[in-house]
Amino acid sequence: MAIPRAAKTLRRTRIQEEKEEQILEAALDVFSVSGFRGSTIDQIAEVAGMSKPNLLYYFRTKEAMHRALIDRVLFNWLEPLRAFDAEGNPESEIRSYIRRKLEMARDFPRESRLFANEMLQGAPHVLDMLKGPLKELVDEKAAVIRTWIKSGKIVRCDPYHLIFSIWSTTQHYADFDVQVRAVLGEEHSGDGRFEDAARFLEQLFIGGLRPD
Amino acid sequence: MAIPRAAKTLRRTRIQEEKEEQILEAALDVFSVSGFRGSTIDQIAEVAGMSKPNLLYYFRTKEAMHRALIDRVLFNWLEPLRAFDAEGNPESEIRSYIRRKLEMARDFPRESRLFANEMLQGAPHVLDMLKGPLKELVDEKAAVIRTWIKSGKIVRCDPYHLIFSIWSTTQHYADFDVQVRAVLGEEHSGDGRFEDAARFLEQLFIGGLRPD
DNA sequence: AGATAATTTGACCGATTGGTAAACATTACA
DNA sequence: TGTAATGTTTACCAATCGGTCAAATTATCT
Repeated sequence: MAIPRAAKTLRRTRIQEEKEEQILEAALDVFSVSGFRGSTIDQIAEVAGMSKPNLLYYFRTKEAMHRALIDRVLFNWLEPLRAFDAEGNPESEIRSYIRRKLEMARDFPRESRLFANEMLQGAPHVLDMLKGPLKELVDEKAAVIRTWIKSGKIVRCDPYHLIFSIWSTTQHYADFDVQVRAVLGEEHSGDGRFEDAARFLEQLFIGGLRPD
Repeated sequence: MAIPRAAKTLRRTRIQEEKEEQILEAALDVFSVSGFRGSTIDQIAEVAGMSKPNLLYYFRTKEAMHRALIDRVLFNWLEPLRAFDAEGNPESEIRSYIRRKLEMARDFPRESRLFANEMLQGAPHVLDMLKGPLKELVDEKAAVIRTWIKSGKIVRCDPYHLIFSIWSTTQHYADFDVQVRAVLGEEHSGDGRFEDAARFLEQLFIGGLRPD
C-alpha cells in the first residue's frame, strides 16, 4: 500500500535518496530554462527518465518539486558572499569574491538561471528569504565594506550597489550566456572567455575602488 | 465576412492600430513576467480586456504576438548603444551611456525583462538578431573603444567585457528589481535609488577605466 | 439608408496540463 | 521465506491550453 507521506520524513530509504536526487537534477534542467509556469511535470519526468506519477510519488506537486529544488540550491548559492571576510585586505577579498562568483556562473549556470527566472517573475517563492536572511547577510557585508571605506582602504561608495554590481556582472555570464556567445562569436567562446572576463572584472573593480 | 489576413497589411484601419497597440501592451505585461512558454493567450486577453478570439483575429498565433512584440521593442532597446559615439571623449561618453541604460531600466523594466526571459530560454526567437545585427553593432563599438585605448585615453582592457559589464549592471535594476528592493528595504526604494545607482556605476566605470 | 467590409463573440475542438486511483511489482526485514 | 512496507505503472480525470468556426455585431462608404 502507498505510504502516508509523513513516513518519508521519518526514515529515508536508499531509493528515496537516489530518486529524489534524480528528480531534482532533472527539475533543475527544466525549471532553469522555462521558469516555474513554463515548465511541465511531463518534461521533468522525461528528462529524469521516470513516469509522471512516479515523480508525484516523491513530490506531491509541481510546487513541492520547485520548493525542494530552491531550498537545496540556495545554501550553496550564498556561500561566496558568506566567505567575504572583513579580515583580509579589500583588494584580495574583492578579487576572490569576483573569482568565486564567476566560477559559480561557469560551473553552475543552471542554478544561476533558476534564480534569475524566479527574480523575473517577482520572486513569488523566495521573497521572504530575500527580505530576511539575504538582506541580513548583505547588511553585514555592507558594514564590512563601510569599515574599509572609513579606514581609507577603498574609495567612498555605496556598498550595496557595489555588491549588486558584482552580482550582476558575474551572473551575466551564466544568465545571458547565449548573448555573450553570439556577440563574441564561437571562436572566443572557449576556455579563454572565462579568464578574459575574470581579468576584466578584477581590473574594473580594483581600479574603480582604489582610493584617490 | 472575415477578411483574408493579407488585407491588413495593405490598409490599416484606425481600429486595427488601436487594438494591436492594446494587445501588444498587454502581451508585454504578461510575457515579461512569465516568458513565452509560461504565458497564455487567456492571460493576455484578460489584461487587454478583450476576448481570446478577438486577440487571435489580430495575431493569428501566440508566436505571432510574441514576434511582433519583440520586433517592436528591439529597435528602441539598442538605441543607447547606437548613440555611443567615437567623437566625444571617453569619460562623458561612457557616463552618458550608463545614464541612458539606467534610465531605460527604470522607465522600461518590462522590456528589459522580456529580453532577459528570452535569453534565459536560450534566445529561441532572437538568436539570429544576436549573431547578426547585435554582434555587428557591438563589434563597431568595440572598435571605438579600442581607439580610445590605443590613444591612451582609457586603460587597456577587453572592450567586449566592458560592454557586457555595463549591460549587466544597468539591466540588473530592471530584471532583479525585487531583489534590489528586498535588500535595500522599502525605505531606500524611492527616487533616491536611481541616483545612488547612477552615482556608484559612474564612479566605478570612470575610476576603473582611468589610464594608470 | 442600405450594402459591404471589418470586428467581436460564444460555443466548441483536440491536445496538454497538474494530479489521482488502484492494480501491480519490488524491496526490506522478521 | 513470507509478508508488510515501499515503489512503479496504467488508466484516467477535470481543467486549461492554443486555436477554429460561424453567427452576430459594428463600422465604413456610396
